[in-house]
Amino acid sequence: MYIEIDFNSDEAIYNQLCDQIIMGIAAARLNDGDPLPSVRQLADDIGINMHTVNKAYTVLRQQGYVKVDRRRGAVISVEPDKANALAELKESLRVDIARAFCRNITREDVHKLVDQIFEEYESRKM
Amino acid sequence: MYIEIDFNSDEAIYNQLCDQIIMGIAAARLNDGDPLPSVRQLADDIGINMHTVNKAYTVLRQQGYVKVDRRRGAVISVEPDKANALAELKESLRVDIARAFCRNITREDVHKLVDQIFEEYESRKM
DNA sequence: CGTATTGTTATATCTTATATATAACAGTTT
DNA sequence: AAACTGTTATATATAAGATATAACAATACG
Repeated sequence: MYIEIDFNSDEAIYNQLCDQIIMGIAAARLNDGDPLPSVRQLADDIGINMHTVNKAYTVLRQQGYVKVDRRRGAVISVEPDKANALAELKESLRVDIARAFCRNITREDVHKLVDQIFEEYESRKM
Repeated sequence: MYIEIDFNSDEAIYNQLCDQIIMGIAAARLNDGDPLPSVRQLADDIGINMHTVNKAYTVLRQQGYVKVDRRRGAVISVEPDKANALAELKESLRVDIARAFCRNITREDVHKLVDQIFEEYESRKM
């Protein structure tokens, strides 16, 4: 688990953790069935509190990225919920693209960025 | 000024305000040189505190969407900072697309969304 | 069986962020 | 002169985030 936390960020630690794990799944560094470190171990590795990791795992479970097996601990398990995910993505893109649009970033610029990021995830070189 | 605030959202009110004003600029409902309502007036209209509006205006100024003229108050004034905006957009897209990618949303799906949103802003029908 | 580890829950505490409330100030505008 | 502008200062209340300690039931392992 390569996790990088920016302690000076305005993003909550547990949120950064969620993001990194989700990007890890997208980049196929984490695959369905893979176990996550125990909350205590990951907390120790990063140097944060156990409950902060636990909160991240809880959110990931609620959002359908992780299931908890009593025997194996937290395990990657992505629930495909494409319709809902599309709606959420659109809401997020509305704001991001508004900011970009104000700065004269073009539709083609955004398409290029999207392609770049998809290639990063598809080539699994994160 | 048509501002909609969701008081049950986990997004801070001042942040929702910033987002809505930025989307208003993108949709050309607000144009360079247009004055924003006074902090007291907008606060009254929405039913929130003056300082919450003031914080939003301060953030918008720091991010280069607004300038303050002693004579005219807060005025829309977008600083084009394309390079920086591109970098920020990419960081934001990385997380959004990771979530989408996990849910089997394709590159083409994202391109369609991007086009839809650009058309919304370009047609100025927000 | 006994020990260690798992996720989970429960308190408690501390810091920071958010929002509100009053008040005041200097500079415009009318 | 009166009304308005953004801004600043101070104070307060609530919520969010992070940490600390402790305990519990279930599982894994020797």
